[in-house]
Amino acid sequence: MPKLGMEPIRKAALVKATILEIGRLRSLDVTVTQIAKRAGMSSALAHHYFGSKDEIFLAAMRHILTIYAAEVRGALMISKTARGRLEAILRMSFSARNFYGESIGAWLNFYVLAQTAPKAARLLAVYQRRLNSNLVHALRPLASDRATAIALTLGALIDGVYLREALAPKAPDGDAAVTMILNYLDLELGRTSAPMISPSNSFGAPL
Amino acid sequence: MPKLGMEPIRKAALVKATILEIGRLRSLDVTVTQIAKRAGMSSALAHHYFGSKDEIFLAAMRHILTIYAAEVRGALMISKTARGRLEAILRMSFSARNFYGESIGAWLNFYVLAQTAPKAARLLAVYQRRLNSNLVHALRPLASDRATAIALTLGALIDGVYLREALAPKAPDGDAAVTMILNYLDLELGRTSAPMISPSNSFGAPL
Amino acid sequence: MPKLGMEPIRKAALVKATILEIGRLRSLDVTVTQIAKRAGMSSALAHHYFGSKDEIFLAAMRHILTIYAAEVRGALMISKTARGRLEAILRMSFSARNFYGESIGAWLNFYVLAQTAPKAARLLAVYQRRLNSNLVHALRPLASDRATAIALTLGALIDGVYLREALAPKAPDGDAAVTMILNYLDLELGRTSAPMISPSNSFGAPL
Amino acid sequence: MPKLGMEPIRKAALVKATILEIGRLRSLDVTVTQIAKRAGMSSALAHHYFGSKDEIFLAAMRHILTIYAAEVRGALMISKTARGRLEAILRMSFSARNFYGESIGAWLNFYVLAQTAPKAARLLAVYQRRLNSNLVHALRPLASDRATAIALTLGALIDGVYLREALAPKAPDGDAAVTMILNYLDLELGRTSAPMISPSNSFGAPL
DNA sequence: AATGAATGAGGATTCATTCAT
DNA sequence: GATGAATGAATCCTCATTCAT
Repeated sequence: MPKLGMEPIRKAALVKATILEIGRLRSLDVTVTQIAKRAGMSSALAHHYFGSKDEIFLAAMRHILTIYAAEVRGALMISKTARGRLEAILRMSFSARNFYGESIGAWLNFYVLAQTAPKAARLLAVYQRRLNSNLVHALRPLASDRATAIALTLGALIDGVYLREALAPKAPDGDAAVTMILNYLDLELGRTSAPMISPSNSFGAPL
Repeated sequence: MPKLGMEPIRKAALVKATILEIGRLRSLDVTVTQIAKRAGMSSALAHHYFGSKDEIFLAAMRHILTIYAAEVRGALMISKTARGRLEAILRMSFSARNFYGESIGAWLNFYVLAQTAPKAARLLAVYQRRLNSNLVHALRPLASDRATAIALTLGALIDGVYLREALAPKAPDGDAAVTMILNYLDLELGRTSAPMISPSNSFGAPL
Repeated sequence: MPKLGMEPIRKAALVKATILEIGRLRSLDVTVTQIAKRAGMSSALAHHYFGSKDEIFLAAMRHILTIYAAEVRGALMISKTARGRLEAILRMSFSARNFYGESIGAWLNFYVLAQTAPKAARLLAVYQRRLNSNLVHALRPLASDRATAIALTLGALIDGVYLREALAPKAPDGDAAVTMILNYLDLELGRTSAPMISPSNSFGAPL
Repeated sequence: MPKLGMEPIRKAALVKATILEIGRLRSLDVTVTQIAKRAGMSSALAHHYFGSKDEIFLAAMRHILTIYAAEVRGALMISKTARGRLEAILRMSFSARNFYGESIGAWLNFYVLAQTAPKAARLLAVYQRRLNSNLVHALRPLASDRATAIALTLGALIDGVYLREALAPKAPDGDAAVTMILNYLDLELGRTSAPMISPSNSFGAPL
């Protein structure tokens, strides 16, 4: 009955299950047994493939980041104008991370993980730098001298909006998020911005 | 050593120790024993005074939020102009929460706690609403029709910048944070903003 | 403020509280703190007066047994006929132990205590022997040669009925209990017994 | 050592160990660790199989009651006469419960457990009702109108005698117990009973 | 390849008991 | 006389991890 080439299948199932469980419980307090059960195998097998719980978490985080990066890259290729590229990055930031539905809940918890696990922190840093440079590149033609500063603000804004989406009891609204951030962007670029529709039931308070 | 009136002293020590330990470990995985030891007592005594670990966490969170709210309130009283009030809120958001040094590390973890613990979520919601109304009130005279929308963006920006401060390996720089957000504010209010100095070693990537 | 002669008052309050709490919880898992609180004092004071939890339990048990014995003795003095004395013993067995209301619940638990604590066992044995001799004495004039055997059965019957009363969810019914046992007694003594009224909702199953 | 199909073996070992330990200590204050150690495994494994201490207790109680019921049922099948059936029930009540030797000590403690734990109480009630109906059925042909009343007294007598056996320091004497109860039964049924031999060292005192 | 079996280490919580005031 | 303060020792329970099959 032993099948060949099960390793990638099992690993993928575990990664997916990890994201789902963390998202569902909205906490890193997920047991290996829970993850394995959801992935349809024993916890012993999970250890067999990953060696430790930390490695499972790391793989799950890596997976989320990889997909995110891939989607941003894809969107950038299509967009031809500078502003189109910026919009693409924004849009991906609020859609790509939902590929599993619950992954929005997993994201914040990976941030927490990055606080403690150096490997996770390094992983995060790589992607953060890469995406920052994406923003700067896209901004350069539009606001050469202020590109860095605007990129910084844009990044913070994305994080902040995303954080609120992750914590709000209501269903996430990606479009509203993008509209809000584009409003800021256009302000910086000197365009007249379309009046923003403020979503109801949103907290406007600081973190 | 037993004296009278130790309860408030012990409780305060435990709250302080909780914030310090969460900040130090950058994780909610802090044991009662660790907290109690840092507070200079046995874990049994910690339970005696708080009843459960959850209550200890809650008390610590309540403490941070109370101090934060108090400082904002204080700053608002002094400021006479609308813009001064906005600036005060921003400034407090990046200074008050550091009163213990490590409290910046505890903050994000309390956010995680709020995802799971209803009591913590309620606590957070109260403060978020209160501060959002502060922002809206201050904005009303300056941009009556867009006050709500701007408050929303400001709130997200504060959260985002704070999140990055909490996660960055470098020492937090409150002034730079405030400057960045004021730049956005002045843009919205139609003023010319002073060119912002971009802090080094900052990630500009989305969450 | 220190009052004189508090010792007997405090001790009595603790004994009473112990019986009430054991009866209320229907278990020996009563904490000294619970007992002390119900007795209106600190647990430290309870220890001061009794030295240990075991001693508190013992004192409570001693108290119940003392009252029981006293009531039986009193009833025996009044009754002039042999059968009257037997009936008195029975009646006391189902009324005296209720002096506190909840004491019926404490009784079974003291039996359990007697299984473990030698002092408690000795206490119990003394009273059991004394009361057995009461039964035998009362029976001697009525059934000289079978007095011992009948006393044995009577004792077991009393215990059994009492046990069921203690465990039944319904309110204890002392009269029915006495009637049932008198029925047996009269059978042994050759009298015609009055038809017994069978209480509803009673289990007739063995222990 | 790990083999397949250990679960029933481990569970049985734990149930047996529970009865032995409760019997040995004559108290419900048995730790899971003690039980597990006597069953030859870690306390973690005990929890793995039963989930909680309560479930372990319940399983042990269920086991005793199941065996008891089975033995009574078996004995009833063999007996052809009504009186034979009654005698069988009595005899089983004083032998079946000794299958493990110490189980007699566990029995009383399960009664205490039933005072507090609803599940245990329900368990007990089921068996009590079932056995009461056994008694009534067997009595009907012999004393139709008084069957219920006699069953009640018989039940109480069984409980009482059993309780004394459980508490007495001497070795339990099942034959004497049965003889004593049969004496009552024959009295009720109008037979002449053989003179009973009174066991030495027995308390004839009420509970 | 896969898993049931098994456990050591640790964590929250409780409680009898002691002590200084 | 009285108590708040304080703790060590236990207890139940969980979980990542290992191992034999």
